[in-house]
Amino acid sequence: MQTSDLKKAGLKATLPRMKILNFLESSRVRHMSAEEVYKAMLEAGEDVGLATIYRVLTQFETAGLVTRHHFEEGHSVFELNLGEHHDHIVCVKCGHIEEFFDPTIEERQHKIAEEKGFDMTDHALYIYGICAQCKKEA
Amino acid sequence: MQTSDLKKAGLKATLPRMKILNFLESSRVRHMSAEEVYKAMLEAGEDVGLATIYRVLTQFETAGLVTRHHFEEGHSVFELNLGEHHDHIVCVKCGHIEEFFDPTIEERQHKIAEEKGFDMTDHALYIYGICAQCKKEA
DNA sequence: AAACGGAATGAGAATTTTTCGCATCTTGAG
DNA sequence: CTCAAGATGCGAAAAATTCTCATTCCGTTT
Ligand SMILES: [Mn+2]
Ligand SMILES: [Mn+2]
Ligand SMILES: [Zn+2]
Ligand SMILES: [Zn+2]
Repeated sequence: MQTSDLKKAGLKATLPRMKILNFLESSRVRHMSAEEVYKAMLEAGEDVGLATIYRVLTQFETAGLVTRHHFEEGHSVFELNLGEHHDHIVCVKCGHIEEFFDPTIEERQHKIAEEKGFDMTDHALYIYGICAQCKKEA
Repeated sequence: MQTSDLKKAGLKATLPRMKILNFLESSRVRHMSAEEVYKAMLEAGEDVGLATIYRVLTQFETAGLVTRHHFEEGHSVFELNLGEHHDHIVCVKCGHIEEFFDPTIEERQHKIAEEKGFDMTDHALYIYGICAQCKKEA
């Protein structure tokens, strides 16, 4: 969390933006809605307006600092971009999320976009199911 | 569009449900939001309340008659289930959607769910990009 | 270090999407 | 045909997100 990270992303290094970036970097929870970020920051004593959370997360997304996900819950979920792209498998019972990367799938996706004449800009793969834990408890 | 289709799905064959199912079956547009279904039906002289559209589409989804998609627009998009499962490639410029099915990807998904200890219930793959048409117009 | 201009923030209002509550109307069983 | 359970419509309410605009902050220039 350096002001330079924001500068590099073409964003002014403002206090709210620093706080949000810091929070995301230090949070053990990797996938959070804007509302969740807002509340968690409040509890941590970092008071940033909800509208600003929304604005900044969207700016971070545009700058490539975070990824926005559209799971089945009907609201956006954000994740700080560390390292490389990955996809998600989500438990529909408890919300537990695991990440994975499959080169074969990635390659097929590029091939399909090409075949269809698209310039691929992005892609998202979500697998839904019941996690091992929830299966046991059933 | 038979009352039997609804009965089979465990739903009473009510007039609004019949109208909505008919509309979906006869619509040239395959992927529509609740609002779009509502407006299109109004124009077609079939007046069904918006709340009912939402309720019925959700019931149809539960019954397996339609699929609900979560594209990047922030609202649900519905599609009548004809034949078999498929995934989508969406143009981020014009909204054009093409469908595809890739056995290799499907198989890898099952494998991944298995490896992670999940009982897979569903999955969604969205590829985003610029379609051939929009590339030309750029 | 003070000043300035443009950009960012906060708070609440406003939008957008979806759900709820309840009085009224239908459907399907008997 | 009658009746109860269930469905619909409408407007109110929720939930998620964006917008407005007065105030504040950041970065650059004196
Ligand atoms: Mn992730
Ligand atoms: Mn489709
Ligand atoms: Zn679980
Ligand atoms: Zn296009």
